[in-house]
Amino acid sequence: MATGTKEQILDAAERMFAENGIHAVSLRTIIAEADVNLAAVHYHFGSKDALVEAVFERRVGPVNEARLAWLDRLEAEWDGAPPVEEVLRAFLTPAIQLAMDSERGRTFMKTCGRFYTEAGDHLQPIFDRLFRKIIERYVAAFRKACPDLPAAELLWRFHFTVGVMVHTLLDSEKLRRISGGACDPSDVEAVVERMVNFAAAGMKTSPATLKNKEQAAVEPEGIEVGVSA
Amino acid sequence: MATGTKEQILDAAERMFAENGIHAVSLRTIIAEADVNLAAVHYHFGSKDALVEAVFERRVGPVNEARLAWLDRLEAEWDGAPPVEEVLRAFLTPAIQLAMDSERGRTFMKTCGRFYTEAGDHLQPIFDRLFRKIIERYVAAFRKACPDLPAAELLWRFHFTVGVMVHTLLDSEKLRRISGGACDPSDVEAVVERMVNFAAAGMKTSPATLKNKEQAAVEPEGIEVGVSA
DNA sequence: GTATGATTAAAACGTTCGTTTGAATTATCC
DNA sequence: GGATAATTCAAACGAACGTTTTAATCATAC
Repeated sequence: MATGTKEQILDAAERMFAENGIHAVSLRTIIAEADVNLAAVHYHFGSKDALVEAVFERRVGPVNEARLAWLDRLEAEWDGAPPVEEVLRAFLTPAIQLAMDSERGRTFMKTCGRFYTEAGDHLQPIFDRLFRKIIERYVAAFRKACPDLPAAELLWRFHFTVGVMVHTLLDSEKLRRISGGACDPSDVEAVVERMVNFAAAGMKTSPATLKNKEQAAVEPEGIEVGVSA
Repeated sequence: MATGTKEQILDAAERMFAENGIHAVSLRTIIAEADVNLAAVHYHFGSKDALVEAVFERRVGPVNEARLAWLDRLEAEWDGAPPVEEVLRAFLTPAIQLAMDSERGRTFMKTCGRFYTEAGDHLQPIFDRLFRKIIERYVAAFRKACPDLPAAELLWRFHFTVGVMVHTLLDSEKLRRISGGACDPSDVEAVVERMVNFAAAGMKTSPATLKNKEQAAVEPEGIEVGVSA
């Protein structure tokens, strides 16, 4: 893979971020892994922060486009209201599938999990920009698939589903170790089906009857799905 | 809380770790927040790594003891085989409850999520030591609660449940923002019930029949994630 | 009061960080 | 083939890092 310097840096950074986290990896570690000069990072990207953004956007863009295209196809096929399992599959598969095709993809999905958990400071606006549309479209799709669910409950369950996904992307090697190899995170198709199965059941179950909390007072319409602050 | 220097350092570190991640926070930031001398950290803890461990263990210990005690009570009450909802509640509540009682607890749960996701390098053995028993006991309990589930499937679902928990602990403020305030992560009792509800449904659903994929309604088209421009 | 141990204070240690510089090298075009 | 831009290189920058050192302070015993 004798690509250009820029791609070598992106690849190396992606790999190191996945293994050690973003803040823990120095530019010198990256350029040593990429076998390029230190100044090349600033020449091609401008700063470390800009490199982090570039690593993120290079792969998240296509994944989210695939998610949207898949949802388009689903809504065309199901008259605008595909069942929750299909919506879940459309949401989860592009991310997990990226992890299947190549070692490089698998690496990035861990990096993506890092972004998701470490994106406290300056990555937040970038994150919002990249995911705003995804959230809008998929929340709407889930709402149609689960019309009886209070809006807040639906958002919570979507949030839980994201948790299932992120944790699976980030930490499934731990599961392999705990299970003594019985759970194989690399069989991505099976993993997706397990996740769809699990999350769909959680999505479809009737809301918990909270004893004396009047939580059901949330009307299904009052939720604004504005992402940016 | 005009406690001793040691606790001041632990408190400040916990707070900063939660906000910015572990690797991103320097000792000088911590001691400035704690209003103590820099050398006090090494005097009381020995190193930054040791401080990180101390922050972690101070609160994880009691949480996991509460989990085990709760499970003991459950098994005594249900003749050794409590239903899955009860097991989930026992597993989730001590962690989430810590987040309810105080701002300090809420802060730590974010820190705990940081540990869980950033614990790649040297925290791994500590993590294993602290959670080994929890995993053993709870996997056994889930197994009794879901006797028809294949062992690997059960582990996957436990893994998913942990993902729901970790993501909720780490990132629920994002949900509050997205929902425009309709989802309130500080109402911990309601959050736990939602999580129990969601995860129990996922735990109890029948395993997915991994059918041949040509039955799938929509064929996924390959996602282009090429690296070369 | 003084001696002794525990704790805090201030300063500096060497290292590594992200970044910048300016020359050397390579590619591109007329 | 020489001019010009693009890229790479080695070296250094100041700042911040974790850590160590040495002295000053505090508490508590005799």
